[in-house]
Amino acid sequence: MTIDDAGRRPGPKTLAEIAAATGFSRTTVRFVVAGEAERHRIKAETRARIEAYVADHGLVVDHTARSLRTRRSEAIGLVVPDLANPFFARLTAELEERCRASGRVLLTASSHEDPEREGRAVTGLIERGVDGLVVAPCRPPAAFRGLRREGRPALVMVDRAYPASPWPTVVSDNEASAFRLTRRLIEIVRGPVEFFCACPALPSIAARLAGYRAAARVAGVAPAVLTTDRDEVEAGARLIAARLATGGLPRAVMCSSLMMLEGVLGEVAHRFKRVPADLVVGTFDHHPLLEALPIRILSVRQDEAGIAERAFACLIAQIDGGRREAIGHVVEGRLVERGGAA
Amino acid sequence: MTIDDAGRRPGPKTLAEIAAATGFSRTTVRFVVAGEAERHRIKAETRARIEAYVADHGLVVDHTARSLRTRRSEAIGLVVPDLANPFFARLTAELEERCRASGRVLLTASSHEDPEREGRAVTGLIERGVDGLVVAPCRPPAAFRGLRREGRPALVMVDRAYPASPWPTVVSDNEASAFRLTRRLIEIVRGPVEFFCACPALPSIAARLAGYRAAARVAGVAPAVLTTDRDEVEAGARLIAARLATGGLPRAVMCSSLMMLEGVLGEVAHRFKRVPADLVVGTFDHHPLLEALPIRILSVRQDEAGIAERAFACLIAQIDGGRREAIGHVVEGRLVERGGAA
DNA sequence: CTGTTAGCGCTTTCAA
DNA sequence: TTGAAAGCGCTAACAG
Repeated sequence: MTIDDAGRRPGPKTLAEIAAATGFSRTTVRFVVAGEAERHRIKAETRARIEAYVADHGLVVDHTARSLRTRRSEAIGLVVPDLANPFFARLTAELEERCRASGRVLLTASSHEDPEREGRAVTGLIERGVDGLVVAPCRPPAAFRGLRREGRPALVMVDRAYPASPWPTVVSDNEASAFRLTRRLIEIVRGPVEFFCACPALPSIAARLAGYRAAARVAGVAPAVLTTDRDEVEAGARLIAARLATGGLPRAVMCSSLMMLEGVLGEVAHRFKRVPADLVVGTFDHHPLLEALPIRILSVRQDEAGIAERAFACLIAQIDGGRREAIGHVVEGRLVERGGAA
Repeated sequence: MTIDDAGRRPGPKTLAEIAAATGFSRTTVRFVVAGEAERHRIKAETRARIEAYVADHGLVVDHTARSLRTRRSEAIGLVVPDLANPFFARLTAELEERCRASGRVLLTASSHEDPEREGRAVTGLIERGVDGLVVAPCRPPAAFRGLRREGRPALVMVDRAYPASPWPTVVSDNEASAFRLTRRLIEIVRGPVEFFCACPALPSIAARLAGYRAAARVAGVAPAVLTTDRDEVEAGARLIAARLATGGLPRAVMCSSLMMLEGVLGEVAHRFKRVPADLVVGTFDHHPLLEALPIRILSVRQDEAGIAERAFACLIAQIDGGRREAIGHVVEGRLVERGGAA
């Protein structure tokens, strides 16, 4: 990049500017910069002159104009409840990676579990012309009907499988892994496990709840479920505080999310000065700090990369192939067991 | 939204389609849907007819076409090292929130600390016509020269203040808060503090290092710095493992990031079966799980919302006002002290 | 009060 | 092997 005589840095050029500067037509320039010089048998010297100019001045193709013409934006939209939530942050990062690798960009938006905001986010992204949309929906599938024009953009749901959803949906094996987790916890403490559960109305959580109940039934122990509407650290703290008011510390607790777990453990540590070493906890999602805790921890680690991979594949299949992939996709979580001087 | 006789759902309409269907011109329709009916004194009946049609069929304005014409995209780009890193995830969420509130969308990209990828991310976003760009750069400011055309897009740096950067830069008060953190740690253990430091070449980390050294000097204790090139959990684990090979556990450790801390604590817990209760640790950034640990923890909590707010304000000032704000912006971190049966 | 027109920068088709 | 022209859906300026 050179600096012109006036000392100004002209900045990258548009196709038209390059055409004007080099004296060739826009078409010729475009063939060269699009790497189609061979195919159109552009004269070597012409090509060299154009390439030299581009190398010198830079080039920025206006994707906005291109999109308008081609009806393709090479952009994918993502709507999640909260970008700062570690699970969704990982999912976002994994999706962004796949977008980048395929020359696309990712547009992100948070719904904060608010149906209205989710709706506005979705329309906003559609207005921006995204080719595909990945949503972790807080509304049932019906809300997404009639939003699209002629099947565009492609639509894939993640994390939450509403019953009878017409859209391809990629989720973790919530019920099965909750079952495994609960069974193992019961096995360890040889007794009941209390489930601290946020947002039981969400499909993913409902599945975990079902897995928990099934495992309790199979093991012949009584289920004990404490629920709250907000998946927040403070809600978890309030839940265990209320529980402690009615009796001693449970032997084993299971949490529907890391958020819950943080609230529960924080409150317990606060009450008892430290987390009792014989407490056994189970949770969904993992965090490295869990391994520094002096207690036995089992966690179901969701496969964010796997979910992103599948969701992205579904999206591309719809976009490129026009075909709608299978509706249900389940990505397995992994149960990891750590610690426990037990 | 009605469903037509054929049972097809027609989907939202463009301005032209609405104009054709209602028999008015595009301009008239646009005035109505843009809420400028009053201003242009559109006849009440005309307005009612158009609004009824829109209510019935839906409307989606093509932002792509609008952008091409107005040379404004109402989009902001964000480039960070890693979207999954909790600090950047929070920053992203906070920025997205401000974008949404002002009718903009956020485009995200990760650089993975790779200069080349950062470059491609930035050009990619510029090609998409973003009005503004927020970057947590892994390259010195010179790399960003000559990328823009006529001062667009607006550019703001966050998290990393390279010396003599010509761009507005918003960072935490790394040096000052590292100084306070170190001083307090020394005060508690009445002795030296060992600093486990990742990526000392980054400006933000260099500042923390400087604050640490200054506090050690003032207190008259010897600084002890262990560095690594990657800010990863595993790197922290390796660092403390190497350190433990040469002697006993330090009385106080300080970490340049949560990632380092997780590695250090994980390894210590692994070695000693549990984290010794008399270990005192200091770190940057906070996590709720820290409060469940049986040790004394001091952490400098960065103000992601504050950083996002300042960065966004700088951006808007450049975009709307054309004026370049002041270059240096420092957002204060808060030192929080927790636990410590000590 | 409403309509017409001329582009934004690109891709696409056709022509030379 | 290169060029010219049309048009994507919108906005903005002007004309009635």
